[in-house]
Amino acid sequence: MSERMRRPAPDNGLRATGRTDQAVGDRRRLRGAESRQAITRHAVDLASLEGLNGLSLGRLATDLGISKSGIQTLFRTRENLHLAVIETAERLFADAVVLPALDAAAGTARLRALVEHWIGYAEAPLFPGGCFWAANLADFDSRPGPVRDRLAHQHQGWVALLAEELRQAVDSGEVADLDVELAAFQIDAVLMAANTALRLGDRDAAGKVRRVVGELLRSR
Amino acid sequence: MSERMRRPAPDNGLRATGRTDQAVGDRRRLRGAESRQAITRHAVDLASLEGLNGLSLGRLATDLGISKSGIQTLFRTRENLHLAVIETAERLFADAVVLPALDAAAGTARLRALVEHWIGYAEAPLFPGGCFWAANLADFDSRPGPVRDRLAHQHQGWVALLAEELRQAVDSGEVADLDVELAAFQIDAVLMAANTALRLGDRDAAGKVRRVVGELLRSR
DNA sequence: TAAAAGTACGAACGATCGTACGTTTAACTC
DNA sequence: GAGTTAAACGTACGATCGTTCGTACTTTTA
Repeated sequence: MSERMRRPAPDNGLRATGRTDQAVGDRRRLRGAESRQAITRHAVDLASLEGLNGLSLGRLATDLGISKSGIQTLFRTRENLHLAVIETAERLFADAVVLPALDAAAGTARLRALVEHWIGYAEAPLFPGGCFWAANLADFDSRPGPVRDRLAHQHQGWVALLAEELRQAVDSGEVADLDVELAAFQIDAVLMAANTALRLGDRDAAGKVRRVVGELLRSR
Repeated sequence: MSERMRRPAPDNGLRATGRTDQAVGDRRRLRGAESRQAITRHAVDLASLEGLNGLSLGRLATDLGISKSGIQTLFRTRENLHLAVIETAERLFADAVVLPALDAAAGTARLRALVEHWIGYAEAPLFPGGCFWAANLADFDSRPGPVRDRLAHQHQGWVALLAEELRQAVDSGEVADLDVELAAFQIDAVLMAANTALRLGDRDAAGKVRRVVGELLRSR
């Protein structure tokens, strides 16, 4: 598909780690992997706007100028597509928010970097509908299944990362002792709320995030 | 419709203010108003689970044992149904969370009461899918239109209420001076995050809320 | 009493949904 | 070179979607 696609894959940067997945020697599978990536990359945008549930094979096919059954060949079922889209979103999120923050020293510096990159990610927006996770966690949190599990797993990992940096900050004495789990929960909550506020036109959402985080990291 | 409905309206308490709307003398319109209420009451449950977008006239009709076109008669369009469902959700939320908290004295007492009733509302759950607003604000925050406007308006009112009680608490010296707008934003953020956490099985979500609010209201 | 208004229904519409199936073409394996 | 595998397509399916329309019935209005 990828070579024939009338709209041959946007290539909007961020290709990042450049995963080629299995069977790198086989040019058929490689072509398939590229097609999958092009499809999921666009699907992430749609899903941040309309949610994973708002995705439809027909819409995706029309947007990309390919056939609906071509998508079906690559993902078999709708749920498989959802899981692949989540995987791509995880990679984009890691590349845009997590990886760049690893340059900063562990502790408060990295935590502030994470928050700043998150703000950029939610404001830019890399995803036109705002935070992919905020849009879809709320959709799927009441629908048991592998999609919810994957979303929950990513979210849990993100909060754990925040907690880890907080723990580092406490251990090194950068901030006074605090409940790192609770503080991580708070920061994540404020980020999610800021994403919503941004969608609704609040121009000061980023400022609110910075004030809350600043307050939490204040050595007291 | 209401008199003929095979499943004649669940009547699960909370009828509350018992609105009869317009033309109380006209028994035709009264019948319509009752049918509208029965329909929106059930739709609120569905929408807290699947989102307003997950609502379908066919599903609603089947669940309630009425005809699809009967619903169409009463709401004309799907968007009108959405707006009516939001109105019902507002009433249910007010009756379950806001009104009972008005018994408490303005300030920290009322704020704690609001939070406790909110926890009960999210845990019970009055709405099987959890917080109606959390589920739908995330869905519609990127889709301009009257539905988003109504959801945003309700949310704004809720945060303003929190801020009002905080202001009262500050003015009366119950708590040290703080940024009431920011604190209200924070509390709302934590409540929304707790709702998600509850859906994902976190047994300590309520505890986290209480600890954060307790910290904020700590006179320092 | 006749006309008008409102509720509720059944039937049908065009559209779109996810999926299944068979075919064609390219690439790899034996 | 023969056979297999994978991508991509076109077609078709059953289901459901929101909406339109005509009709029956009840209640209010004139």
